[in-house]
This record gives sequence, structure tokens and C-alpha cells, in this order.
Amino acid sequence: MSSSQSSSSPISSATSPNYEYDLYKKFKLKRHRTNRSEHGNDDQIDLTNSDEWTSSSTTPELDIDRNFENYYNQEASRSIKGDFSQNLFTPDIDELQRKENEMVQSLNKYTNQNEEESSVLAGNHPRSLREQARTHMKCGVCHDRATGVHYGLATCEGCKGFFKRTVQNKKKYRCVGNGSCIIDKSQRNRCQYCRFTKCLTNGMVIGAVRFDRTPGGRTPANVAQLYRYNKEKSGNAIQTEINRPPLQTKNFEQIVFSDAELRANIQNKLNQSLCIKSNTNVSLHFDPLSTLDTLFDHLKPLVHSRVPLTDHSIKNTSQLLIDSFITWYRSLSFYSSLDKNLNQYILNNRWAKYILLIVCHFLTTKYNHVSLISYNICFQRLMEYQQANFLPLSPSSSSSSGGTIEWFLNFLVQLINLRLTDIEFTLLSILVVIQYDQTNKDINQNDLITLEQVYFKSLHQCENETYSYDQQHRFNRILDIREQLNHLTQLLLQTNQFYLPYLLIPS
DNA sequence: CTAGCCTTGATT
DNA sequence: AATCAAGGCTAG
Repeated sequence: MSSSQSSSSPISSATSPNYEYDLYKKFKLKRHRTNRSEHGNDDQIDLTNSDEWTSSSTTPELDIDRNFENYYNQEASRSIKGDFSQNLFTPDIDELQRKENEMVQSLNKYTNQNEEESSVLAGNHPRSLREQARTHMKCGVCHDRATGVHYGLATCEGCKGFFKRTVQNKKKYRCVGNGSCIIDKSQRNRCQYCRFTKCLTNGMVIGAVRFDRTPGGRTPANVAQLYRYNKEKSGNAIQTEINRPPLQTKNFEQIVFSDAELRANIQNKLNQSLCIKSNTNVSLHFDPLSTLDTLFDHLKPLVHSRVPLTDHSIKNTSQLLIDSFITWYRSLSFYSSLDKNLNQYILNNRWAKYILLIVCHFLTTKYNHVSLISYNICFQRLMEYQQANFLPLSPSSSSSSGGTIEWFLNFLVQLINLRLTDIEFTLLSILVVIQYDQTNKDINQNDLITLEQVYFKSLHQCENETYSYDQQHRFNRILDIREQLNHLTQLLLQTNQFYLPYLLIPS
């Protein structure tokens, strides 16, 4: 059993240019010194293992509007090619504010009818409770002692000031890790990107920072509305967390069963729209077929395109795919049952595998094992692409790229020969995304073990029904595909050749 | 840059 | 008048 690594691999000194690595080290060293001067010697950072504090995923799952979430995730995984894991930039404040305004507007429409209700709720807090909450309020970002509600969230003076400075000066930060640094009292100054992201995801409102810098007074009503909205959201999150039943196979089976129902719906396309049940709360049904349609729609423009593929077009397509991935993942039935951090971890680390699978699946619809593009043509396209985009022609192209191409074509042939059914494909894509990763101890993945078992069972059942003669063999082959996909993803990410699958799209 | 403390001004 | 949540100032 080989490593099933998370996709966004840590920087590898072997593959990144030296000067870049030096810069990276310098940056860390600077931070290291700053931190030591601030906190004394209590938290030393080992430079040789400098990813330690950036790799553990503690950023809570974003509980805000999906637009926002999509936006961040897009940002987080913006660089498909090249410098892969090290490119987390804060989005433009202006852009964030625009999104926020859109949200305020949609809230306006939505909450007008519920206004009375919410005002009653707001005034309903017993005074004693309120005061209690005030006396030991913790900062929603770093858990330091909060000095009140600032920009919509109970925060300490530090995070309040930090948020204000960031918005007022339209700062852009960058994370040298994978965007999931720990933000607490002692290490909140280590990563501004993650601190700011945490501020936003935990409900701080950019619109509350004033353009005109007028001091005093109350926050305008529309902004206050956003506060309320965020509070409600996080309130719900806490509630569901508390009420969340311990995950047991039984629970999952029930949930998965609703997916099975849906699969039946797919086969019965006519009934599709009629079969959506009212239990949208917990088990949001998803429609793999329409998801796939959407995904393929993103890819279709690349087919037979007159212009050769560019870095830009591949990036754009990947971003669309990532967007769809997030939407798809969130619509899965178990999504709301899993821990926030785990969901965040999956969204952050599994998208590459998923996208690769999608593109490959798309390719299988374009080729069969006979017409598959030849190694030579593939190699030629790779070279052309690298030349056209001024990429370093992999010096060891004959060995490294050649190996990758061979790997890739081999994988594709197997996928073509398998001829996955829609159900199988859906189950495979879920299994790819929820795979338990033994090598990662930073996050509690116990739920994934259970979940995987359920989907294994589901796949088994599926094989039983459709391929009764050779079910076990087929089952194993699909799991083998999953392992190969893991390797391939790793390979493409590490060699910075994630564009390779796109180059095979028939032109 | 950070964060503690101070000033300000609308609302209660 | 008290409270709250904005912005400002500045030592470190």
C-alpha cells in the first residue's frame, strides 16, 4: 500500500529552482527572527522542517455564503501550473467588498419578511447571559480575550486592529504554507494571509471598516444585517455540531441510501425533477449526471480549438472545474455530517485528484483504446506547449516527461478499457475524494474510514447488480484505478506538469 | 506591524 | 449618562 498523499504537495527543494527556495528560506528566517524577538524562545521553528506549522489544517470550514467560499477556494488553488503549493494570495479587498455588497443586497430581499422574527430573537437574550458572555468572551480568530464585538465578530484588540489595517490599506498577503496555518494567540502573527482569511471566514465584515474614517457612531443597518446573518450561520453550525450524532456505519448507510435513491433517479431521467424529496436539510441530493455535464461543458471548448492551448486557457478551465468540484462536494449527502475541518481539508487537498479524474474521464469519451493518441504525438504536444509558454523544457525530458507521459497514457488506456458506468464513476469520484490518508496525522480522519467502508460496500453492491459474473475483479480494478490516480496526481503536481492531461484533448 | 489604550459619536 | 463599536495614536 503506497502513500495516498494529499494533492497539494509541500514545496520540494528538488523540483523548485534554487533561488526560489532561497527566497523561501529567507522569508521563513525573517519570520523566525521576528517571532523569537516577540515571544522569546518559547516557540522555536525548525527551518529544516519549516512546513510543520503551516501544514496542519485548523482553519474552520467556511460557513459563509457559497459565493465567498468559492471565491476563496479559487484563490487558494489558483496556480494550476508551476509553483503549485506556494501561491496563496489574499484577494483584492475591492473584490471582496463587491461580493459582500451583493450579499447584503440579497439579504435585504430575503430578510425583509423575517425582520420581526429576528428582532425578537435578538432582543430575547436574558441580560445575565449576555453579561456572562461579555466577561469572558474569546476572540473569534485567535482565542485571546475579546474586548468586544469588532466588525461583526467578538475579537481581541489585536485582531481588530489587524483587520482594520488590512482593509484600510488594501493589503495583500501571501501564505507560504498551504493556507491552513494555525491562528492562535501565540502564533497569530506568523501568517497574515491565514489570519485574515480566518477573520473573514469567521464572520468579520469588510464593509464595517469605514471609507471616510468617521470615528464613533453605530454601524449602518445594512452592515448590521450582515452581522446578524453571520451570527445565525455560526449559531447553526455550533448547534449542528453539538447535535451531531456520533458517526456510525448505520448513520452513513442511511445517508448513502439516499444517494442510491438518487442513482435510481438518474437512470430514470424523466422522473428526475419529481423525485427530489423534501429532506433537503441533511441529505442534499446530488445529480452526478448534471454535474458531469457541467464539468464537461467546461472542457468542451478546448476540443478542436483552433488556437493551441495556452497556459491561460488551461488555468481558466481548471478554475471552472475546481468551482464545480466544490459545489459538487458540498452537495454530497455526508457533507453536513462531517467535521468542518475535515471538509476543509478535503476541499483543499483533494481537488487535484478529482479534476484529473474528470479530465481523464472526459478523454475516455473522446478516445477508445484504438484511437488513443500516440506517445509520440503526446510528446510533441508537450514540447510545443512548453515552448509556446516559455516553460523550461524539462531538461531531462526524455526521462522525466517521458516517464510521465507513459504513466499517463497507460492510466488512460486502463480507464478506457474499464468503461465505467455513470454509477461507478460517481462512486469512484467519491472514493477518490474521501480516501483515508494514513500518512497524514495532522487531522482526524476517523470519519473517513467509516465513510469509505460505506462507499466500498456501495460499490460492491453496484458491481453485484450489474456485473454479477466478475464483480470482485471489477471492484478491485476500480480501486486500483484510484491508487494509480493518486500516484499520477502526485507525479503531475511534483513535476509541475498538471497541464499534461489537457494537452491530450483532441485538436 | 502590532496591540493596548484613547477619543469619538450614535443609540439606548 | 452609559454603552458600544467605530477610528486614532504610539511604544515596542
